[in-house]
Amino acid sequence: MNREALKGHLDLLVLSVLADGPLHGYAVIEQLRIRSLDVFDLAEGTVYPVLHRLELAGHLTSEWSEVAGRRRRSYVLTRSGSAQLDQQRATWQVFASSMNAVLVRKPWPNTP
Amino acid sequence: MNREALKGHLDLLVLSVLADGPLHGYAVIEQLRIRSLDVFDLAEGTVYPVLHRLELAGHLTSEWSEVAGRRRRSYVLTRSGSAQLDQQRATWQVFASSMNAVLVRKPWPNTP
DNA sequence: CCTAGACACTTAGTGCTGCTAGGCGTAGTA
DNA sequence: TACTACGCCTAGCAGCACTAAGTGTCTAGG
Repeated sequence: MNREALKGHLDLLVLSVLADGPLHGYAVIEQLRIRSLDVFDLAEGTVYPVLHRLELAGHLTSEWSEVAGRRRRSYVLTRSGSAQLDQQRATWQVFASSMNAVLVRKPWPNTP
Repeated sequence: MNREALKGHLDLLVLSVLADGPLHGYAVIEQLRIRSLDVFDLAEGTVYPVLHRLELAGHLTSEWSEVAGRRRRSYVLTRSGSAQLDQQRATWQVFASSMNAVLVRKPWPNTP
């Protein structure tokens, strides 16, 4: 996997897993790994700053809790975050289909 | 379109249009715009450095010519470039399908 | 008891890459 | 004459994912 491939798509991934219910950071990482079948195996230092950024932008809300002696910070999608998700989903689809359109192998022009 | 979305995928796009025949830089830009239905409307300063980098890596060969008083530099895919294209195609498919796998909306667990 | 590893969070700094912005030059057209 | 399309080039910028290092809890194994 290209080391730059995720650039510009990470927010979408994080918003997407949070759309199915609140999760704490570590669980977000886990979900991304599971759902992508180990393709997206992200470092904590990659994901946590994203969560902070999304919260700062108002797309997430966080809440501290303690489970089995370990403190957790759980994130919930806001209305704004949900809208952002919809928009980024659409953007992704445009991007992906454009990529595929370019990738289609065109035959050489038939010059008789 | 996200301004970072292309990161890590641009080489693939350029290699892909060149796989269908030699093109000069300006024509590469044009092809990308046409095939993507105006989604990829790249600046010259974006594409030319990519061509130079790919040539330096041995994936392309270039040749100068003059057409209607204007000098052109046409690029041809090398065998190495063709292999690179195949590999990057595969990488893209893994990436795209992983993205889509994460984007699938999972229903909330049914807790009665 | 002590160590290793999973769990859980944080953040300063780095590196890569696409993009901006500016430059050069020709040909056609209004 | 000036503007646009064609055609090329590159130094520097910006923004993002990632590295690396830190803190701390809990459990399992030797």
